[in-house]
Amino acid sequence: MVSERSLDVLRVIVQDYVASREPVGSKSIVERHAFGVSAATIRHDMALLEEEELIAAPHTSSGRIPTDKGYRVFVNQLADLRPLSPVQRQAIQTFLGNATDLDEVLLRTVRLLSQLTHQVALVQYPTLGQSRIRHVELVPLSATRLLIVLITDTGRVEQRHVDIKSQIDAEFLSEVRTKLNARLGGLLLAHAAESLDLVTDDFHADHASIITQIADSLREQVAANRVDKLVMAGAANLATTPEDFGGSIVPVLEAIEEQVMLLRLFAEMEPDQRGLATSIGSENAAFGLGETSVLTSGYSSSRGEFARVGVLGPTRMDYPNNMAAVRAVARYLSRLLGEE
Amino acid sequence: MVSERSLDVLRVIVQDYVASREPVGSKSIVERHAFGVSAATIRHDMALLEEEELIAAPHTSSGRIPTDKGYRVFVNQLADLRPLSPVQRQAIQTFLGNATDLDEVLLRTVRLLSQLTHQVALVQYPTLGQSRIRHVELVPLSATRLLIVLITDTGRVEQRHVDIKSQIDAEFLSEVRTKLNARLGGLLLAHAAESLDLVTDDFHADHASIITQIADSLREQVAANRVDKLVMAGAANLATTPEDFGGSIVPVLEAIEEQVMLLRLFAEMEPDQRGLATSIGSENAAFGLGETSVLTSGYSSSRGEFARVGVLGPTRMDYPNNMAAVRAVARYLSRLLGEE
DNA sequence: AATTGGCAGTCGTGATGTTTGAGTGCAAGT
DNA sequence: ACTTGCACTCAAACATCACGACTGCCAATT
Repeated sequence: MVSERSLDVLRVIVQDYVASREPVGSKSIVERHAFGVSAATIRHDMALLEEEELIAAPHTSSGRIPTDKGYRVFVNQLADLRPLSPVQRQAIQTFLGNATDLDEVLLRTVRLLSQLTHQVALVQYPTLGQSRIRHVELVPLSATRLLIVLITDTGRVEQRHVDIKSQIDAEFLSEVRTKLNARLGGLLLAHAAESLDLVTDDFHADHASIITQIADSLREQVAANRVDKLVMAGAANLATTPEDFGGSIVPVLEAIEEQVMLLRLFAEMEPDQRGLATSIGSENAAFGLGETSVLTSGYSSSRGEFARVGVLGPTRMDYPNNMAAVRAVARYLSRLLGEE
Repeated sequence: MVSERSLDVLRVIVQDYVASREPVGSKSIVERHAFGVSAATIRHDMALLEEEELIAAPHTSSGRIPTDKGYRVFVNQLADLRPLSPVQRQAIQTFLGNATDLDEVLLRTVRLLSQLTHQVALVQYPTLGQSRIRHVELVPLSATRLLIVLITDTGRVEQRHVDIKSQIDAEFLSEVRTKLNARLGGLLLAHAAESLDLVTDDFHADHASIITQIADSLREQVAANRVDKLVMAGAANLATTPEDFGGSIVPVLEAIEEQVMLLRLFAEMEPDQRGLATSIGSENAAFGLGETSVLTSGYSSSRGEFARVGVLGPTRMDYPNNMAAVRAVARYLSRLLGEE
């Protein structure tokens, strides 16, 4: 069991190490913080913390640095997040105001968050579960090539090309468009698949092949809406401290670019009582992100669409500040999208 | 004036330096290449090259490395690009086949190109100059918020939110949609602005404010289509050789993320007789990319849409290989988009 | 029982000096 | 025009050493 003071010692070790990137020794602790005890006592507490594997010494006779487990305890202990400075709040307001569409809102969000935290910022596009189909548009691109555009009432636009085996007749296409919209308009995406089955019946059997091709493509688009998408900004921040990533940021950059890994990680992260989910260092090892931490918070729009926004950076990061920033941005984002 | 052999010496210096990342000396040149002369003779030629500022010595008594000017001469001299290996050609085919829409084609293109070259790959979305308006869709997002979607017959989809000052009536909206499409359908983007002026006349003066808001937004969307967009892949490749960027890849990552700089650079690059445009090292200094080189080639779709595809990497890169890859990918891309 | 001061011991860091070898430039020889 | 021989330079690699920041432990103190 670790004493109360030992946890305080852990806290200052994390703080000082994050600030200085140098192993912190007992002497510098008593110098910089008013513990009211001598260095030897701190050393005793440090021995306890080392026993618990919350801190470790890079080599004999050096200061200590927090282990991943130590960071975890530190983060969990972190009860009250200091709110953002007025300047920062102001920045959120001015930065995210008057954006022209969802794409732009999310783009500005990540840029802002990466500036606030000096880390890589990530935001996930909201899922479309509760959206309804607003309009389906068919655009012939060539004699045998068709563009299918799906517009939802939440303002999402999905598009897809499809190669049609036979020639496409403009008039016929117009008929298909009309009937498709009659069938699908107003439907929840979740229910669209069933109605698509009926569409084939509306047409003469001659055209069955074309219709099923179009219907299949639409089915895929509806399904693809569940596949999430990420926007990202601030990759340059990784390169400012490559030492924090075991010397090479290559795997991290690769993981970010791949996106699939990150989406899986997002899906697995469980928010705590503050609505923030944290994943620290080796907890991400399965994703090739062994020396990085990820902080996320959920946000939601008025439709109950739900998605995540967060930051990714070295395990050695300023957790209190970054957690506060992620939470503030997530809240503002919810409000902004909720209004619409 | 530099002799014929001197240029050969320059060529092997570039080759060996790119391969080994070490200054190359006269001795290693005669060892590795069959020049049929002694090291001292090579030294003499190297002295000439140094006079011309094509190569430089990092310090007294060390081998030489090419200057930016040296790379430039090397690249210009490079007459015939060795075609890609069959394996690489095959990779292009299988990688770019059956993509579902423009977004995906371009995404796959950059991924492929970054794999072929081990550099950052970039591709610019085609401009829409010759496209015609296919359909305009208006989607109410809330009582006062509207989504405007613009679809062109080349398959591009542009969207934008707009806040309407007054309440929006569904029926009225439907009327606007119909009239807008009647006015704009089939029009070249370039001519859309004029016709938009006439749209206001179609409606009762009561609605003038709403109509002008919608018209203004559409005008912006048409104009925004000229603003280009970039897709990128392979940023991790930068991090594999940070030494090549004066120690820090931060400015490069920032420039890539910013995109505006790159688009300006793209715009200024002049293709040579091979259809390839090259910008080497200090030639990019104005863009904050002093130690990087950019290779691009134009590509075009059937509509005469034109854009660029290319790679960006350290000045010390494998020019012959990368130039061949960029050219091959650009050609394939033109063919792929031309077919559609 | 908790805390403290003292002290020996460990080990990374940085300063200093030395050697080694790759590479140059030049001048005289072929 | 090219080559050989030679003196010279300089970065990199290595070894040595003194320094100082720590720790761990123990006996003394409160």
